[in-house]
Amino acid sequence: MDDEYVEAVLTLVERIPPGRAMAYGAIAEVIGAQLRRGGPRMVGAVMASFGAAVPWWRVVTANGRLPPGNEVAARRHLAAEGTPMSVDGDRVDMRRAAWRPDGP
DNA sequence: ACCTTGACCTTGG
DNA sequence: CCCAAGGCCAAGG
Repeated sequence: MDDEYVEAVLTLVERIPPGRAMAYGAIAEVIGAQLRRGGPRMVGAVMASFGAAVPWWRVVTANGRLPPGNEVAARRHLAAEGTPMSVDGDRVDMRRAAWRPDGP
């Protein structure tokens, strides 16, 4: 993917408010609507290489599972922000934490 | 052009 | 909870 796509993804991730989260697929829908390309996997690819520069822990899978490799740090950040978690604390409760660029 | 590989998603066993 | 299948998009060999 080119810089424009990477930029679009990172910009959107930066807009996610503390205590909220977005799934790879949800991000892909927003970006795809404006750039006409990409998909969940592309968003994952961007986060894998450039995610360190943004609040990456607010990006999770559709079912609320934390990004592979950094679950530990992610749980710490999420807890600090008071993000709605599942009972076991291993997943984000997307029913309550899901955020969209338009609605709060 | 063909095949493989991913921080994916949904459905179904 | 784990696994497989199909669908998905792009990069790299």
